[in-house]
Amino acid sequence: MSASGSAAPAPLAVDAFSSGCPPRALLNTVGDKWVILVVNLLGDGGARFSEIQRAVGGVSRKMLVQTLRTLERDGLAVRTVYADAPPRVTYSLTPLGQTLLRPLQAVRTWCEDHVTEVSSAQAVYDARPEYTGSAATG
Amino acid sequence: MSASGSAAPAPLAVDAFSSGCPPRALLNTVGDKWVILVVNLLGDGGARFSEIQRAVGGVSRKMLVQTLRTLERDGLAVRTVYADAPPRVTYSLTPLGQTLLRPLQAVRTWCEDHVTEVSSAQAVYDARPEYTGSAATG
DNA sequence: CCGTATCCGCGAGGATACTG
DNA sequence: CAGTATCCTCGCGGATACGG
Repeated sequence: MSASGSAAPAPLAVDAFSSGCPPRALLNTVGDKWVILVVNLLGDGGARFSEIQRAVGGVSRKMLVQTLRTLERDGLAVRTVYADAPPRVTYSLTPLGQTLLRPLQAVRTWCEDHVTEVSSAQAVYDARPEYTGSAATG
Repeated sequence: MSASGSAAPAPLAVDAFSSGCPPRALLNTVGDKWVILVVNLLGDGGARFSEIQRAVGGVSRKMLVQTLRTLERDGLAVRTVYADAPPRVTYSLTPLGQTLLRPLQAVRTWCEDHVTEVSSAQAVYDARPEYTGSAATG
């Protein structure tokens, strides 16, 4: 409730998140796991909600709705509702969303292309002795 | 776990391209907000821990350590410790990390390039009436 | 200066039930 | 089929203190 008047020190939360040049919020949205997958999927053309859910696999309805809402709100995807029974809703990329498709495809491709190398590196790292006995000379 | 061929029910492994094929964990790592920022930063050359922390801005020591550990473990960055006082540690991209630089730069560039359009779209969406009164006549 | 360990709040996100 | 609302858990991530 409104504890008015108390000299709450207001711990100077000076919006430290926007300190850097690049848009953090957008970066966070664009880098989101489901966003990358869904945008890549929609790159092949429009798809129904259930189709997307099935294609992505492992995504809950809640998360998919949230992801698609974000994409729609950001002007990256359009939502089309058909007044038909049973209800049919399709999603597709906007021109703006298609400009994002290329970068995200590159990221997805990189992951598929280098997952083996990364796994190997992880195995090597995991096999390391945990005692920090080696210091770089020099 | 190597029960091959057994009549395990295995409710049809969702054959979609996203469920099992693409590396979700790697996608999640690569898409991480701090990872994108740090990799982009290291693309300009090696940097000290404190330099990275200052350059990124708003990242806690804990998160930065965690991010750099992940990059090191995945073979994307190398950590160099100088046995000097005061301690000096530098991080730089590996050749593998440099191959990731291009895609992540593209993502970062896209964000900077389209943040205005996205903000506009958000404003438009935010101004919408919340009652869904428009159904597509399809 | 670099890194670890501990505590803890908060919100992401799954499961479920219900509406249109 | 598509979407919402509710509950509840779990771990992300900040704050702090300490070690090397």
